[in-house]
Order: sequence, then C-alpha cells, then structure tokens
Amino acid sequence: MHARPALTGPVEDYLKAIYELESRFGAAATSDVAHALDVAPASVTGMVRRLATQGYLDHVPYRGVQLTPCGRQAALRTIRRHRILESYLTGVLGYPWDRVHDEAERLEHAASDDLIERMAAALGHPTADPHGAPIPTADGLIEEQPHRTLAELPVGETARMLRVSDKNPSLLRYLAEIALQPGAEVTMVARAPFDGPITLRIGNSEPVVGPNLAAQVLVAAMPSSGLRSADASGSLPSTAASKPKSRKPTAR
Amino acid sequence: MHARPALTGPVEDYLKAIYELESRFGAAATSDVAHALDVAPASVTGMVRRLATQGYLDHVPYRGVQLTPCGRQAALRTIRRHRILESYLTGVLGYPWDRVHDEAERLEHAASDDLIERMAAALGHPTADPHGAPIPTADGLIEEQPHRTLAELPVGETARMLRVSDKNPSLLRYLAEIALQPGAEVTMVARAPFDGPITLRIGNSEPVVGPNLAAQVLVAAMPSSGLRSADASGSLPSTAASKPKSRKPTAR
DNA sequence: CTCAAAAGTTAGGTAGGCCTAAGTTTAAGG
DNA sequence: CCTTAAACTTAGGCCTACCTAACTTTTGAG
Ligand SMILES: [Mn+2]
Ligand SMILES: [Mn+2]
Ligand SMILES: [Mn+2]
Ligand SMILES: [Mn+2]
Repeated sequence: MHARPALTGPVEDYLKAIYELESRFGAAATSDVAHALDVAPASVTGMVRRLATQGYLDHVPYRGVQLTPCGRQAALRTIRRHRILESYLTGVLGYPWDRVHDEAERLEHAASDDLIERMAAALGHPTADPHGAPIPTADGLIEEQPHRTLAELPVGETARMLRVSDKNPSLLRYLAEIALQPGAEVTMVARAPFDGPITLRIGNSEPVVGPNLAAQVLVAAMPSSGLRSADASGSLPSTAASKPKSRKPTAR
Repeated sequence: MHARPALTGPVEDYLKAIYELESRFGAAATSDVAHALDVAPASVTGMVRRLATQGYLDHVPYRGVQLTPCGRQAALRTIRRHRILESYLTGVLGYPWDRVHDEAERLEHAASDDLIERMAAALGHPTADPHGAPIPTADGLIEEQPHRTLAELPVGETARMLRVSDKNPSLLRYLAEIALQPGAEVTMVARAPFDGPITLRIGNSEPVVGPNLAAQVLVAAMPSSGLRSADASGSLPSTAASKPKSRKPTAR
C-alpha cells in the first residue's frame, strides 16, 4: 500500500512469471517458475522465500506459491509496461512483432511511469499488445476476453483471431506470413482426421497448418458472423484471470 | 576487438564517467569518479581494479585512471545511446529537456542497438542531443565544436548558444524560460563589474543573469554575424576531446 | 624540509542473484 | 502399503556492486 522500495529487474520478472503461471494453473510451481525464467529451481526457492518475507507472495513449501494483492499489483504494473512497450515498438518504431518481446523484457525495468504513459498516449491508449494480450490499466485492472483455440474451431465456422503467445519468434514470423494476426477473420475450412493438417481461410488465401500451431492460436469464443466489430471498452473489467485450469500445484 | 562480454549497467556508467572526466582533465581521479557516480571512493578503487584487469582501463595506483581504446569505445557507445535517447524523448515524446537525462541514464543500459538506431533514424540521425552535446557515430567518432563560455563573450558580441550540462534540471528549466537553448542567438549587452549581473539579448527579451549561470553556458567560439548557418557536417571528426585542461591527476 | 590533511587503497562485510550437490518431501505405481 | 522418481528445499559457493573503517601515499603550507 505505502511506498514500497523499488523492485529490481529480476524481482519484477519473478512476479510477472508467477502471475502468469498462477492465472493459468491457480498457483505457480517452483519448477515452472524456474523454467519460465531459465534459472535453477534452487534459485527460485531462494527468491521465493525472500519475496514471501517481503509480502509479495505466499509460499507453502513443497506446494507452490501465490501472489499477495501487493505482489499481483506489482506484476500487473510490469505487464502493463511490457505490453505498452511492445505496442509502441511495433506501432511507432516499425518493429516486427516477433522481435518486440525481448526488447520489452529489458525496457520494462528501466522505463519510468511517465515514459510508459507517454507511449500509451502516443498510441491512443491501446487495450491490447501486438500479440493480442490485454493491457492492464494503470490501476491494475485487466480484461481477459473469452476465447477458444483455433484448433477447437468447428469446420465451417469463422472466428476473429484474438491472441498468440509472444515468446516464439519463428512461429510469429510464420503467422505474419499467412496473415494470421490479432483481428484477422479466420475460417476453419477443413480438418484432416487423426490430428491431421488443418485448412484455413484468411482473406483470399487458404493456408494449411498443423494442429500444433492451431492449438497455440486463440480466437474469440463466439462465432463471428460477418463484420460486427465487438466493442471492447465499456464492459466491466475483472482483477485477474477468468478460470484457471487446475493442474499440479494446488497450494494449501 | 572481438566479442567482449556484455557490460553491466554500473560498468557502463563507470566507463562513461571516466571518459567525461578524462576529456576534461586528462585523467580521472578516484574521488571525481566517486562524486560523479555518487558512490564511495573505495567502491571506485575496487571497480577500477576489475576493469583494469579486464582491459578497459589503465590504472596507476594513487595517480588516476585512463581508458584503453577498448574502454573508450565502450564509453562512446553508451554516450551515443544516452544522447540519442535524450533526443528521442524530447523530439518525439515531448519530454521537457530537464527531465530526459535521468530517463536516458537508465534506458541507455537496456535498449538494444537496433532500438537506438531506429530512434536515430526516426529523428533523421541527429548530431547533437537536446542540450547541444555532440552524438558520437555508431563507430565511435565524436566531433566537439570549438567553444567558449557565455561569460567570456565580449560586450556587444553575438554568439550562437552551443551547449549546456544536462545534469541540473532547475538550471535547464530557467534557461528554457529565457529561451536560451542550443541554436539560439545570444548577445552580450552589458556586464556589471566585479562579477556582477550580465544583461543578455535573446530574441526580443533582455534577461539579466548571474555570472555563475553564464559560465555554465557554452557558445560558439567564433562571433556569429547575422544568420549564417555553419554547416556542422563535412569537417573531419576526431576520436576524443580537443585539449584537456590540465588538473590534478596526471597519470604516470 | 616537515608533517598533517587530502586523496587513495586495503580489509572486511552486506545484499542480490545466481549456481551445483546433497538432502527431504510428495505423489504415484505396483 | 511400500518404493521410487520427481519435485522441492537446504547447504555451501561464487560474482557483482556496494559500504565503513583503518591504513598508506601524496601533496602542499608553513
Ligand atoms: Mn512479451
Ligand atoms: Mn523483464
Ligand atoms: Mn544526459
Ligand atoms: Mn546510466
């Protein structure tokens, strides 16, 4: 609540990684954090203990870790900076979307709030980053859209592409090549059986992609009939993720 | 020459500070570096020993420190980034010139070369930062202009304002108020004796300033007669500063 | 020339952030 | 249940980058 000491870069990255794991699985496992940050599990245990004593997270040894409200706020602040930076780099400086993540990963720890807000203003206060991830507001509210994966899209249906992970540059380059980017309308033309190739229609072209790729692309939950532009603003924002898919670490 | 390991932020700041002290005094004294970086002298001794063993500088104990070619190259790279960042922040994002230094001081360690060059390109490859400091080229050449201080300007003469330190925000705010910024034509109208107040003409106004302020403002060495715009490009660049004013540390 | 202050260095310590190796706990299969 | 592999933590180090306190070298005033 009060003026906490400024966080270091590594600490911001830990909180961010834990936030993302927590919203996917309900809690973050030591080894998942280690994998996300590319450090040894022992390093995570050590850092987690420190951050727990400092009030940023709750740690039940051997059971995983969860953010406190204070830790969640810090995580969302870093995520906001990251995503605004990515948006600015692509939108203003002409970066390709497969190269903004690494740059933002460093700048997010160095840019002042003032700079971030100036960038956001220059972009007209965007609500999603170039990969379709929602940008939390300055006071820590984030609005997740309901979605399914492209792999789940029934044959014949059309959906609006929503989002893809920003962490795989070569995947991003390929998606750009076939024009599969957030906002694009994509139709499931055919799906070969036994996890076979998937034929899509995007604009005038009909790229054929693997099921593995399709599973990584998120599309809007509701079928998109024609050119209805769903107004993103105005709906009530929620503080965290929608419904975590349960997995290993259940904390408590 | 080969791929040296990436430097840390603190190391980049040490090399930059040493570069600046060296170009002013011929060599950098431990206590001056300590003062510039706001660390204890003992910390400087330690860092300097490490950087000397790593080949970035030569250290003669008790006599000061000097950059090796390799250290100078690293320093100029950081200075280039710093100054391009300052230029971008004022030129594109509307930062006032008194607040860019702190921001650039952090971003200079996080921005990639690609980002820096994109910013430079967006600005049309500027040759000076908002405070008038020359921007080294990507291959480490820097071109200092001949200058004198505004305090030295003879009464009746007009000169083009060249440069001022970026480290004193309140001075910068005041200079902006009286329109004394790089490129401005300034005339020495009158100087009261015994270090008394100095009357200037800048445009239509005649601000009266102290000799202390005037000593901090650099103007072009040659009198500017009217509106001749001196072409900065085309002259031969030199690797380092012109002629260091000798002072305490003489190294060797 | 002397000698004390200033400048610089050395010694010893802290904290952050990482590592490997060696335990400990948990979960899961048989 | 028992056993064992996987997940996790603990122990013990290392490196960077800082600090203070104590010592050494240089300098310059008298
Ligand atoms: Mn990203
Ligand atoms: Mn990061
Ligand atoms: Mn500056
Ligand atoms: Mn800096």
